[in-house]
Amino acid sequence: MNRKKFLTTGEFAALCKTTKETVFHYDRQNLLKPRYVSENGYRRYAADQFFDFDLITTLKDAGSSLKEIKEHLVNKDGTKFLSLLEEKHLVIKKERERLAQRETMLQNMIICTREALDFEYDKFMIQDHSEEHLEAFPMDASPLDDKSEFVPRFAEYFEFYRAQERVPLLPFGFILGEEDVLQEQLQGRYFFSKATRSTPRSLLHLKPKGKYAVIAHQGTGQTHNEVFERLLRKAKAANLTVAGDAYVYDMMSDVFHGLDESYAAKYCIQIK
Amino acid sequence: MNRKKFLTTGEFAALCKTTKETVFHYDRQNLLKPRYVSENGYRRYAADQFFDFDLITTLKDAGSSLKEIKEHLVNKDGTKFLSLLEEKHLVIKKERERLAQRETMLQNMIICTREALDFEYDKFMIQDHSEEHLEAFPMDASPLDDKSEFVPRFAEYFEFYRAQERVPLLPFGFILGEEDVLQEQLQGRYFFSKATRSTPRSLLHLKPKGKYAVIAHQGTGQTHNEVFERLLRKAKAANLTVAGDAYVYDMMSDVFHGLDESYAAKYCIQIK
DNA sequence: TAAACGCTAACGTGGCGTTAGCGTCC
DNA sequence: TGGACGCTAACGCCACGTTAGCGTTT
Repeated sequence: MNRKKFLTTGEFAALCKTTKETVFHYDRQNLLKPRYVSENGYRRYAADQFFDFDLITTLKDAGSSLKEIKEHLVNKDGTKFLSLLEEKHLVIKKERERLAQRETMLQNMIICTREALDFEYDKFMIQDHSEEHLEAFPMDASPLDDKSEFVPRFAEYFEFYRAQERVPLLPFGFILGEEDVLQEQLQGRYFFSKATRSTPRSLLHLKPKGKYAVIAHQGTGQTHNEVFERLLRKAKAANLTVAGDAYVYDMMSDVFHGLDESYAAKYCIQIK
Repeated sequence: MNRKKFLTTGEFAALCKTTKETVFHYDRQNLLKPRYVSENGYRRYAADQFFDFDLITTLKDAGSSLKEIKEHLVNKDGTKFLSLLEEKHLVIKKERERLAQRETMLQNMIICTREALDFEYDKFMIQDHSEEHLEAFPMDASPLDDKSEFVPRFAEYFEFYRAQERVPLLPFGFILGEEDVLQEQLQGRYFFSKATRSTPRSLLHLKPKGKYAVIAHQGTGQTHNEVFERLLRKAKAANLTVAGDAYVYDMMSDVFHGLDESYAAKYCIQIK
């Protein structure tokens, strides 16, 4: 004799695994009215209204607003419903793709942050680097420490990515031309970021496998210049000659630099 | 002579590809203050504040609240930043998985809605069905037209899925036992939904390939009973005998049934 | 009688968007 | 001088959550 034909607000909310307040809200918005209201003002829901609630939940999950849902509930039109579904399906697909991008981005940020945290700064090193696939975006040669020159170029670079609904992946930095390095010019030729499967051929740049003179530093434009020169002197002193481009990796400067103009970077010069 | 050292609010917003209001908002919330404020009250942003804005955007994209971001900006702690990233990475991963589920769900809903819209109702048919992988959840035998009995069972079924952070995929319906069908009992033995790769063996049910007597109907519990009996009579009249279970497919009843108690279903009885 | 439940009204949340009304710059 | 831009203050949006204060049921 399970003759509990009608449910109170609390019971109905429990059945629908939601809160009373949500049920109230849907009532106030005329989305889902109780079947009856008793004399004392108590709402009386029928068990089968569970299906209505479930439909609302499904559409809400699909990204519909309550207003949109209400419009559907008023004139239940199968064809309109179908196009609503198709629309939401597209939206969700795009959103999922965006999330996948962000997931990759965060993963790379985590790796780079770990490196930036653990790195031994201001220490001259010779390292063997393996080949690295980079996406290189040409910049008009401009000194890296003049921010008023540099920022607009950077924004342009960013815009290039945003226009394609992409984001530069870490690691990120600059490529210096061999000639500039030989003249001790700390001037960027290219922005670089990590290459992906969808990197166009024209932007693909292979950082060659081989020996690199390496130093990382955290400081102002001034001290960075000094460190770069020190790196060149040290290499020369060790009888090593510049044998290719140089790669300046950003070491999560945004994260670490404070109110001063300090930032962090790693300098890698190809040598032999 | 590109000596535009400082930007107005509008210029800075344009640089950051956002709106002035957002820039104002961040100022009010003490997230990102202009470097200077002129005597006339105009905000003056420096170009390099673009990087601060970008960091805010990145963290916001990762799912941080402005409050959380502010806390980071105040005491720039690399280690805390790293754990923030790791936390957000997990959140995004889960969210993406949820979205992937919803995408599949919507896809199936679209297919089923199309079928429900196009189907020729109340027409007796013999069809060849191919094998179908279903996920079958046992229900205590209960007549499909008694809603006060049926809804709690249905809620329990739903709960089973929710507990695993899953959702039954369409098509959805009921399986009737062969014995019940022979006695013209319209009683469910199992809920079924589309099986997936993660369906546990114990729930997997293979709907056999073969001939089925089929009819679809939209109406009340009363007319559904009549249609089911008609289907059996028609089959008998055509010298066909029941040769297995019957499958009752829900035809997007939630979408189409109005204020009356009408719903839609397709009946498929295995025959030879 | 007390605890558990029901009701309403009103305000809070977050991340801005919008409007109104004013002053400022080119 | 006009129009584009700057500023502030206040309210709107959405999907509820929260709090307060009261009545009802068990």
